[in-house]
Amino acid sequence: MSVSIQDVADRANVSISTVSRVLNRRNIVNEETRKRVESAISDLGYSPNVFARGLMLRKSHILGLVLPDLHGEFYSEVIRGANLRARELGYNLMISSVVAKDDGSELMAAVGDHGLVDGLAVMISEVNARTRATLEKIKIPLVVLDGDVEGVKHDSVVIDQRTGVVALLRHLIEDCQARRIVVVGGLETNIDTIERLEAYREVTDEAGIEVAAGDVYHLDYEYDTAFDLGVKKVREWARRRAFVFAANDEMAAGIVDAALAAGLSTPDDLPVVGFDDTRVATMTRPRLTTVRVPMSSMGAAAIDLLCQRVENPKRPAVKLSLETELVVRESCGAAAVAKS
Amino acid sequence: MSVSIQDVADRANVSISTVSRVLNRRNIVNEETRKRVESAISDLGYSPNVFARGLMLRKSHILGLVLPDLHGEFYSEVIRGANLRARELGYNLMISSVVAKDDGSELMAAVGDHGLVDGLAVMISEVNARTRATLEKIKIPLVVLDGDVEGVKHDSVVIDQRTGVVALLRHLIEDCQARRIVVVGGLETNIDTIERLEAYREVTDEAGIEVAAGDVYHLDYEYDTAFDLGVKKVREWARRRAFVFAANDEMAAGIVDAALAAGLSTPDDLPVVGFDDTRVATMTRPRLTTVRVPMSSMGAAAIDLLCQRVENPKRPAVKLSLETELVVRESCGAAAVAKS
DNA sequence: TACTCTACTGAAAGCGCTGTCATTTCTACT
DNA sequence: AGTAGAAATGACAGCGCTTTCAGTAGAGTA
Repeated sequence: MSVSIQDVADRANVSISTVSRVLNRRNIVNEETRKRVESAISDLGYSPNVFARGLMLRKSHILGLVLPDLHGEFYSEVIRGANLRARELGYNLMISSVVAKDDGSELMAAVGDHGLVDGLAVMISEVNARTRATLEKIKIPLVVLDGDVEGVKHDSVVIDQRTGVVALLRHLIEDCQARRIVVVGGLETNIDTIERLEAYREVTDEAGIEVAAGDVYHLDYEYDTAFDLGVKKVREWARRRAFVFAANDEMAAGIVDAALAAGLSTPDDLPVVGFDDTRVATMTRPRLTTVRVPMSSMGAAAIDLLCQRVENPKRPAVKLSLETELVVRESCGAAAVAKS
Repeated sequence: MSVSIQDVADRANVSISTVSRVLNRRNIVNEETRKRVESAISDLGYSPNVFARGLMLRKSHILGLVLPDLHGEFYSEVIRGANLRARELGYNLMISSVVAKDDGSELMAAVGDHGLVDGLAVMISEVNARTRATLEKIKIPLVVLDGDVEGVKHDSVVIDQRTGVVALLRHLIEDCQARRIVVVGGLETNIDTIERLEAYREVTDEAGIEVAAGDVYHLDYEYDTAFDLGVKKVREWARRRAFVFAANDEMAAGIVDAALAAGLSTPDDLPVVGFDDTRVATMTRPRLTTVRVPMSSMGAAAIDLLCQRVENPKRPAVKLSLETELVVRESCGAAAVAKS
């Protein structure tokens, strides 16, 4: 601890101003002096105190990332992408996830308020009045992942789910002759869910596919829950020759396994497709047809936007949309040409 | 931004000292004055500047967590546990993972050096001279996860792998009549791998089980690699009536699938067991017999120890060992009484 | 009345750094 | 020689906070 700029200055026989100049590579410092200072720095193992620096510069080089949860590969990949990019750009990453009952307001306030982080990336699965109010108060650069908060200035990173969902469903209908598609979706209030259901309605309408009242289920993205639902429903679904469109790969895997447990096979008796293209999708047998979501790119993009805005606060708000891609494997019963 | 303690003081008609006293609940401040200050604070939406505070107190209430990688459920669960506990204790978590070629030294130095974090938890899969040198230089509280660095003072959180491995292998030998056990392990230099192999040798010796020269493989914990190895080897293994002991569930899943692809079935033709008890273990068919590792507890425990040491630096070094537990499912061919 | 306590509050000194402005030294030109 | 300008460096004022020390006022005591 506690080797300060003064110590360096003393050892190099210069004033602290000069040391500071060497540190910040600004103004011109005489070649020889600079060398002297630099060797004093490395001799002493000096590194500038972040607090003092932050106090002056109002910059911490820390970025915050707030996620709704940390469970599952999805978030883990977002974090991975964010971490990588942050380090490339010379920033540190502070990660928090919403805990228990809190809807994130408390957390975002805690992280965003006291000036610790230079910018905040938040992923919100559900925008309510409280979260909006909290976000409105945040005065630092803000990037919203996978959502939009009206009335609050922020950049956003969204994934173009619509295209993915449409491609997926069209594939089921056109290439696999699906005439009925059951949806095992996320929570009703979830932004993703809403968006995907819209696309679903659109495609089914367009194709003249009947959607029965009970054809849309709202679960929690967990394998187990989907498995339990599957145990009760797979026979009925199979009887009605339905396809299952699950909102993530884990739930799809749950359905596949439930079918298997019921003596049915995928895709012959019950075709199933997933979403996200996590590793789960290639670990089930048959492997899942799914939609690839660029998870780590989301994290990286969020960090990118954040840095850009930190360095140029004036820039107009940006909305970055990331492509999704249909990945055809065996679980949907199509002649699978695809590899990977 | 920028409502400072002075603004609060002005509004409450007191000096900044008094505001500070109210903030820190120390000394006695007159009841009435305190109320005035408090309402000024909330009127202004004031919250103290972390940098100024950190500069004085030498405390940031930020804890660092350095992981060797972020891929996979293992790390994601560690993070989850750490995040939860950190928030409970009022600390923020800064997470970084080693990137690309770096062995972590660079990162640990970056995080640990400049006094930003109050304490550092690191998970190192491989201790080399460079990492040791880096850790020696770190002057803040240090917790090492799943390893030990001689010569450096630190607390540690380890998992008692030995017990788990022994229980697992004994189960294979005694209850499943294994006479040959092939190991699909992690990298040779990896601490975990070494520890587990020791236990493996011990148990096989004790049971008089023959270990052929080529029976131990060193892979990278990935499903794909294990699958590829499996494709080449499963027939041979099955012919020799071998059991496969994989170092994590993902590789176990890879082997199971490779067997399936070769027309063999688990456990009948090739029993396979995993390690960690991640969700993968319950997603394969058959579900994996494995050893449960308390992943999120590791994260939580690391944070606990860190906080304790931050608050009491004198405390002698502590080594916390977390239990592992054998989880018997169907992949090993035992009469599975177990649930979940 | 004079003095001592107690209870509270304010003034001011930094914490380690950056950035402005002043100062010094040196070179170039009249 | 005298002066202007450029180049290099130093002195110093904060950034927003905590904390020590020094008041001040009122109550209690002799």
